[in-house]
Amino acid sequence: MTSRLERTFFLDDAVTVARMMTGMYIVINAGERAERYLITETEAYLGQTDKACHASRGRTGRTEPMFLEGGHLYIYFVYGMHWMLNVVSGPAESPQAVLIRGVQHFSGPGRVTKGLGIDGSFNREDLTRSRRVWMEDSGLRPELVAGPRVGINYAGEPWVSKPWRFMIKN
DNA sequence: TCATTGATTTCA
DNA sequence: GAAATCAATGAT
Repeated sequence: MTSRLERTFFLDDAVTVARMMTGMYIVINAGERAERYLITETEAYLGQTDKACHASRGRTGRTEPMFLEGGHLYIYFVYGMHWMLNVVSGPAESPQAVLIRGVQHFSGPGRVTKGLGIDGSFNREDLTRSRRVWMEDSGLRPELVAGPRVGINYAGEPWVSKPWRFMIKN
């Protein structure tokens, strides 16, 4: 029996939450039945000081959800065609988030949202309360591999080489 | 390696 | 207002 992850799970810093989230299930309630997807790849974004994090340039309309309490979703659109799925972590007013880069069956952040049916309407959704999306402990504790983040070369050192990308070994 | 694509941010 | 930017993907 698996159960929904509670608020406390998301209140750690983004790096810790990213590591713990990898290997858990994200559950989408699509109509009548819930679909479970194993999270296989994540990246951590540590607001404020992290130049790769959108919130490092200040609070704007888009990044505002990152300032919510951990456990909320931060969804945004890039490259004119892809939704990105992020889980806010840390306490309120602490802009940190974990980008879900891959789940089982879907690799690549744009394909994850497409495959799960995630779009802008999920922005600010609360994983601990929502009836259409939440997370569950899979019971698995897979071996993880850490590496540098992808697609953020504009951020410059030392941020581009921080090993804040986590994926299940394989 | 390049075109696609449009919301967001930045600059004037 | 207008221009540049962008946590990417898929076709070539």
